Amino acid sequence: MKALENHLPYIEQPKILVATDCIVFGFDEGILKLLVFRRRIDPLKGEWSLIGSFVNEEESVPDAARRVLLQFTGLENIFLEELKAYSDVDRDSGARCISIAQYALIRINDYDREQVELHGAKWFALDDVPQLVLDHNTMITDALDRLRQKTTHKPIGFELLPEKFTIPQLQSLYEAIHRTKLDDRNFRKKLLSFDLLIKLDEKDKSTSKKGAFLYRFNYDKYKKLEESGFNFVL
Amino acid sequence: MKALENHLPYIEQPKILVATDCIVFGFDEGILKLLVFRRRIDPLKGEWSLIGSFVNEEESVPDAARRVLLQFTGLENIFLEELKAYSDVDRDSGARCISIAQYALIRINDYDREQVELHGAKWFALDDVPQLVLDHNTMITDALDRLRQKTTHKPIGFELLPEKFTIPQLQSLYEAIHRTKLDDRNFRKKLLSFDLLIKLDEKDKSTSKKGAFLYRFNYDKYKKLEESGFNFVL
DNA sequence: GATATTTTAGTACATTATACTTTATAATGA
DNA sequence: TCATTATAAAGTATAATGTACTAAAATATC
Repeated sequence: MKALENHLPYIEQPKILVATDCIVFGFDEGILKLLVFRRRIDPLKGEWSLIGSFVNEEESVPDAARRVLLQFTGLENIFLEELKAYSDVDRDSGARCISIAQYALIRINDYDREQVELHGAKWFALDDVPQLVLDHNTMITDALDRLRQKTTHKPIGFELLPEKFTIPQLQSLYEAIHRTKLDDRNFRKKLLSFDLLIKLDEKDKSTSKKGAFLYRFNYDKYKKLEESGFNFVL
Repeated sequence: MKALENHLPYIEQPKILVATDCIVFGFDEGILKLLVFRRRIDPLKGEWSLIGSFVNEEESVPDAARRVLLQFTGLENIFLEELKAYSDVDRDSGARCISIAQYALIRINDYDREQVELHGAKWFALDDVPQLVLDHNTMITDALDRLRQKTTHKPIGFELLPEKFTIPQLQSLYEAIHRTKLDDRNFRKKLLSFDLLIKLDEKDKSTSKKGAFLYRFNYDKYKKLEESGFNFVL
């Protein structure tokens, strides 16, 4: 650590490589999954890595992340939120480079499968994620912690499900994220008590004999409630 | 947004100025305060600004922030946590520059007053913070939101109080942060129910006739409880 | 048509939060 | 000296919420 104050003008300040890496979560058949790909540049070319990019002069960090997500999945308007900056001096053997990690939630059936394969990307179940380059496995651990924290306080889990979903589906998502078994009856009761789900007339019969009613999350109502101080806690 | 993937080697990637700005909270006489200073470099030289610095090649972002805090307050081992990155392309009129903001909590009587004045820094009550350069006022708003969120879920408020503090003091801190009036009796009851405060034999008589008992936060016990899944909620 | 499986409704009890009453302590001033 | 006053601290009663569990409804499959 330097003890002297820095009064140099902008022009004489050190410039650094800035990257962004995306921890992309998906939920498929009751399993939480992550999107990773084979790195295309040296060093560590060909190794598994989070998808990411260097940040260009003319774009913000979230813009860079959205660019990457569009490239790899063909999707726009994805839930995306900053995780944190990774800035250890020796974190990247290629050069001094900081990465501002972002996590994204996508509806796993909406993305463009061809586009994903074209870029050498692949979905891994959370438990099967291989060794990744640099500090990317740490990023995943941190992102998962954040996801757990965030899903209990904000209704963002819906971003991982289809627009129309059943209550058992939502429950299995929460169980996958938090690695717990929840009581069906209490989960349902609490969820419905918010009065934020719109019950549809359709049923989903893909997973059971009886079939479960489909619901839709009432974003408009939630926005209003949130503004007036309402707190979602699941 | 570019639609093409970027396969260029590190050496051809764009480098960017990286700064860190510190939102420094203090608590004094029942009032939440922020440390700001007169900026020393152009553009906007002489304007009020958060304390901060560019990040050097050979230091991490938190290291840069700790360097700045040491310069301005003479303090080490301060509570410091990343807020978020500010990366809008035009956020700084001087150059393309991203800032990774950090918020810090300090015990306002411990810092070196001379050092603060030497650097043209000054404490402002939250409500009296002047117009700051760039997006620094936004950073404060965001940091305050984070502080509110964080203090209800983690026992970090203590970082703003002396080692020995009274329950009414802690309450007034929470009231200042959350801008609410809390019920004395229920606040005390809930707080003590965690059994995380060590009651001392001393009393603080500076604010009342009767005098209130001093307490010390039991960090060791909290660490253990936290590891075994305990959740602090105030 | 009985059986198995899953969804859905409901209920009883324990825990926690909230609103409020009372007592304790000690400086102050008549 | 003794009531007055301000604040701290302990307690209590009720409402709200969470937790554990019983039971019924729906329907594909045997």
